[in-house]
Amino acid sequence: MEDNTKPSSYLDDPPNSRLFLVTSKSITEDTIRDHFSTFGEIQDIWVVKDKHTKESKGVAFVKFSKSSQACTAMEEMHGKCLVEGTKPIKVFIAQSRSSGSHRDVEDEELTRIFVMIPKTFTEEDMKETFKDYGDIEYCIIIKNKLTGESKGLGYVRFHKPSQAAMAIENCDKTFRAILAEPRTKTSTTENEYFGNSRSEHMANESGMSGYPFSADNNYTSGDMWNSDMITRCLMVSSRAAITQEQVYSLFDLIPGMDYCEMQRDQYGFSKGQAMIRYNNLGSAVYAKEKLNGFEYPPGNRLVVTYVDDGEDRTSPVGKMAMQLVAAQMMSMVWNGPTGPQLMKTSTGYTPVATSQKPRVQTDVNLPPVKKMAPSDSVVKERLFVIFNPSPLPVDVLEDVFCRFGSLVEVYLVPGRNVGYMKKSLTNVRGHTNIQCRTRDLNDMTCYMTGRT
DNA sequence: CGACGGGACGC
DNA sequence: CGACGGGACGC
Repeated sequence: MEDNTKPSSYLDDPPNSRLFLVTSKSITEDTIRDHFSTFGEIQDIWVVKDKHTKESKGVAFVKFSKSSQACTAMEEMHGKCLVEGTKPIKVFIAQSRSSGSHRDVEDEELTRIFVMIPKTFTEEDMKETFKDYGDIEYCIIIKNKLTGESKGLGYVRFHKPSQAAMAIENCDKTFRAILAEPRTKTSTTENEYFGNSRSEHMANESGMSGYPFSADNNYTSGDMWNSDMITRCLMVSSRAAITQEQVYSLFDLIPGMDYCEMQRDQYGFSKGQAMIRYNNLGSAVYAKEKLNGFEYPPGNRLVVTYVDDGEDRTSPVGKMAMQLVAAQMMSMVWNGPTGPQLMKTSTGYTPVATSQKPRVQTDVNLPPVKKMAPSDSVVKERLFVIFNPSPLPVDVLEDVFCRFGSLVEVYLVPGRNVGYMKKSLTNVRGHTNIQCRTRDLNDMTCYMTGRT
């Protein structure tokens, strides 16, 4: 219901380009113009007067064409006397007309900008980039707290509002600089990925504190890499940068994972290795078999090895028995009479008879088919999917992705190997958390993208 | 490799 | 303490 067509709507455009002055009843529009026109193009001056008596209320609004002009005028003119003998004036950035608030806008809200930066940017790079616009108090890059990698977003705090405004107006548009929202307002723009719930989950289910390995153990010493060993614990190594969420998502495709943690050096940097533990041997064997040498992301070969978990692997006979069990299980998984679908039971995983014959066989444990959402549902989330070598048929994709609920539509970008799975509900999930490889070697790499 | 359009901080 | 007019509206 905002009437942006009204000529008055320009008063908030651009944001923070209008000043609120507390002067004296005797100060006129002309006096204000005399003092403020040096700071930039004044679009409007309005001295507030009583409707009936026409007497000035001692306040005024000054609209500049740019926020930086308004900010500079505020910084220069606040506390000055416009006329000999009158009280010093107060100057604030005016609240936007739509806000309805009359609270003073504080410098705190006007000196910090929020920018999108290349993931490779350091805080020094940011300083170097934004110092052209004024004195920088600090630069902060938002990083993934688990891996330390940049999220490509950052804050720059300047000393003066005019400097932040200059940065917003004049920096390269690719930074998409805007004023940062004050931090105390706990923003809820983005769901936190499942890293949080995972931590809780693991703390509950596997008792991380009691786990024999901790981050400061040295896994690379001793005979812990004995390749004969079969355990529930796996180590995955990656040359390319890979996040904990990615590792988690990948190994969580095999049911039964109860622990997954990136190994870090003493500075908290990822070492390109992660530890995974399953709650049963079969899952670990299966995971190693399926994911060792797996390209993730494509082109990056993962190496998966067993890690000594301190459990009994006493006699060679016992080891053979375990291998036999594992082999049997894998055989069931892959050659079971009803296909690759698995169902979790208290003792492990058994093939499940499904009435419908799946058109696509995956190496992941798919949930049962669910009804699609009505096709006119509002799309709340899209899953971006990359296919290799070529897209799967739409009906197959519907069969696969409806199982995760609220699927509205499968959309394949014409002529491209990419598509979107549109969903009417949002999952609390992160990025890049599915990669499934179908039996016919069609790869699908799925990335969560932003909400619509 | 890849489309599109983005967005948020450990008190 | 100190907060929201007047004017006229464009493919």
